Amino acid sequence: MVTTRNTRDDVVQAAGRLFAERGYHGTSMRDLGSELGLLGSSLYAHVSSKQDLLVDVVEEGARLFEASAQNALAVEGTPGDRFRALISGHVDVVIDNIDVARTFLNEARMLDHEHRSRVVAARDAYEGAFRTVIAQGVSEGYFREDIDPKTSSIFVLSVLNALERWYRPDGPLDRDALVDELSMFAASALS
Amino acid sequence: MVTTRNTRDDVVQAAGRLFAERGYHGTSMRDLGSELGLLGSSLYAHVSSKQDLLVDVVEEGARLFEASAQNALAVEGTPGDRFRALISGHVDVVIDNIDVARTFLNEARMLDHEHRSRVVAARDAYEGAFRTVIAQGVSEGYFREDIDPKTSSIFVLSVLNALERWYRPDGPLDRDALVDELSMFAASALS
DNA sequence: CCTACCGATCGGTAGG
DNA sequence: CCTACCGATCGGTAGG
Repeated sequence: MVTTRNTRDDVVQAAGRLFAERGYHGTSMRDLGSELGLLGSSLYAHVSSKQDLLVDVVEEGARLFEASAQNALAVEGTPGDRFRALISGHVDVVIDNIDVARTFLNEARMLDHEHRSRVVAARDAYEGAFRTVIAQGVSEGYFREDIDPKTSSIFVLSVLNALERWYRPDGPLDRDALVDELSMFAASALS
Repeated sequence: MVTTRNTRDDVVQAAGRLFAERGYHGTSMRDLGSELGLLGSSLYAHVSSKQDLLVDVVEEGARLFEASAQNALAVEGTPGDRFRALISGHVDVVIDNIDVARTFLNEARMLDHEHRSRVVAARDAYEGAFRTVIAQGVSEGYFREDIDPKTSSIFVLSVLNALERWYRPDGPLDRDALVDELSMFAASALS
């Protein structure tokens, strides 16, 4: 077995793992180094600061969620179809990139003001996709008339974001079952 | 205006505030001291370690949620009444003790193994109250027959726990509106 | 990626 | 609650 040199991507990925598990401030550069089999100081051959790593992980999360939303918004068919696509895409992002998703959701507030603002904007845009689809669903009669898209999008996203907290790859619900259960729950809540 | 000496409770309360805002590892004893107008080292007249403060805040959170659940379970009437009492109690705990709730929900994992186990047990018991009431609702016909109390309790708690992330005292929804919206959403999801 | 560091900050203590 | 510290650890750098 050959031990290969680490790439910048390896470092970012390991950072995501530790940031997700212990938090940004709970992870030292030495922790991260030993996770990769090297010294903390050696990491600076790949990145110029610890904050840089957080930025990289969080912005990857932002990109993944944004891509999922764009994809769902482009789905032709009923608002119900797009709503399910939003949920399905969200589940995929979380279970396929659990560390990135957890860091995005829990550690973005540790970013400096500038970067945090951009993440907040990305988050607002993502929530906007849900609001849009829910509003379409209301006006086309798929959802109840008294549904407020703004409040409802927060509630639906609450259920989806919490996945990060309890999802286990070896749990009783696989991807499809998860999407089914979540779609049923959320759609019922709005119908 | 007289400046009074701080009590242990003042220290624990300020710790909750900073732990909620910056995280446990993002808060230093010197940060906490200056929040109270004293030196970091002076805090050791009130507490014996930083971990102790986290234990105090998190266990207060556990007590508050447990008391709320006990209260809701004792409500006579329909399962729907008890379900609403669970939601109403949860909202009260969160908005009246936002820092404690946030620390309980986000920083408990920073506890040492022993204390964390106790918190996990408290959390399981709290979720159990939701499971029980939902199961009652299913068997008495208040909720759909195909509802799984285990999965549903996680979903409902996801929505409630997320309150910590977006609730603002000066937001458009006051306590009663919040309870109404959340009860409607959750009850619809299960009906 | 390592060696050999740096100044700053950390949680915490002794003694008053 | 302060003064005066302690050893450990932090993020990061220079030079190879």
